Amino acid sequence: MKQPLSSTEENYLKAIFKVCERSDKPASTNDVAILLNTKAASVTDMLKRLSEKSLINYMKYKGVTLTDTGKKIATSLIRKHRLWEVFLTDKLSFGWEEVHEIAEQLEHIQSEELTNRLEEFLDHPKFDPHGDPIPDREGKIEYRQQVLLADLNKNTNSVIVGVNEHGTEFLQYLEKLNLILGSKLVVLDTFTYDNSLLVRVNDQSEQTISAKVAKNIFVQKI
Amino acid sequence: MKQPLSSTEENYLKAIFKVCERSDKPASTNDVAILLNTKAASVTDMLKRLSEKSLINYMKYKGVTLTDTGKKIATSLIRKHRLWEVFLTDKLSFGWEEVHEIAEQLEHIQSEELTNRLEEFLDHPKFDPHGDPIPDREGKIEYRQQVLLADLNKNTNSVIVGVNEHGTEFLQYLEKLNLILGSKLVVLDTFTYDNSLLVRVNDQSEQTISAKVAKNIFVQKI
DNA sequence: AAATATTTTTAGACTAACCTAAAAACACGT
DNA sequence: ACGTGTTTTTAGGTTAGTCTAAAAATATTT
Repeated sequence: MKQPLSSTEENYLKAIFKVCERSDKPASTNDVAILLNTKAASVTDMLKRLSEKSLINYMKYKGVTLTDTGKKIATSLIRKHRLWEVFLTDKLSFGWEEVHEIAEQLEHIQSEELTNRLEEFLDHPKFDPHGDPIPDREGKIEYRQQVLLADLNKNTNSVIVGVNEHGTEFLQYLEKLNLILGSKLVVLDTFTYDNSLLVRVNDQSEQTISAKVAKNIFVQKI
Repeated sequence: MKQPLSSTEENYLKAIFKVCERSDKPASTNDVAILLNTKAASVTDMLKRLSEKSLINYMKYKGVTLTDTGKKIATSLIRKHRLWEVFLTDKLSFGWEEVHEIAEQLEHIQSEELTNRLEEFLDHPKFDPHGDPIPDREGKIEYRQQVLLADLNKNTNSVIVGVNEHGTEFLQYLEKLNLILGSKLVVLDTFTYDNSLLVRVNDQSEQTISAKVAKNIFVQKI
């Protein structure tokens, strides 16, 4: 009865989890469709099947949330994804902009034992290469306290701890700007004209950062 | 035009490769069906599709062989499979009887770059944990010269270099018998009654080995 | 509260991968 | 070379996952 899920089913669970992650509100059919780059009709179809398997709570027109079982599976996928990302960067020296796509495939490998041994091999990392927390074996996620760079007050010392977007282009761009995890940042000035920021990076260079970029960088005050 | 193959298609190519590997004769529909644990009708179905994609040479009732493209893909799969097996045993300390199943999934991960970096990380291994040779980037396989233990002459010194079966039960059993890769073997006597052998292992213990087991162990004379 | 716009679901169709049962092709012993 | 038995293919059906177009439900605007 407990036959493993297809990659597709797993991706739906992950998508629903992501939509619900912070908001607590149920995910709408459209939210899921957009995230999975598919059509609403296909989503409705799948929601029926997942509901049948008691992985989601679904009521027509009312949106969808994960059941405990569904949540367990979703966090396990995220756990695997992030652990593999650490493996790819730390052991195989991939760049942080290259790992997402490969981890997207690796997360579907079925073997609890493999995941746990991988975690051990990597020395129980707490965060992935983008600064996202890695769920533990029970699926618990320790969310770090963090703010968007765009919301940081002037003259507050901070460090980059994460990003809000995982696209290759964005991450490559960040690297070129010397904005990587651990970089020290202080906002020196803000320009209301286009909401760009003047920042000092690592106590050295000063540079301006566009509003769009600032909205995709997480920092922690120090 | 060059969209990636499905796992299923890949598995068919691998199966055809395995059937043809030594014999040179084309693989029959049934051979493939048995190896993939499926029905002949399903195989015929798939053969048509793979032929359409120029991955196999197929003529009704005449059997099937791989085209150069098909061969390239098949060996790449085997390469990935065996490299992952090395990773699992050497880095994550899995037993040789546990790795096949997991590698069966990992071999479908698409990324040339990943495969090559993995190979590097593992220090360019030449053989997998069962003693099978790992194809190089071009798909070339260096077959080692080896004979079945069952065919070894009496009083010839030899070492175990491979196995002819990868099932969990068999490999666990071998380990219990202290018959692992590198074990030194001499056949002291053969019993025509049931074709079992009396062997000395590692210059120490003497034990008998059934014909069935002897047919699944590869040794090299020394 | 009615009219309009948006979202969601249904209906119906497609493809890949499988199956069973029946027909066709082949292989072989006499 | 002829009938018999095996192998292979065809025919037709199933399921998962997708789609488009149309219908139904919900949301918004006036």
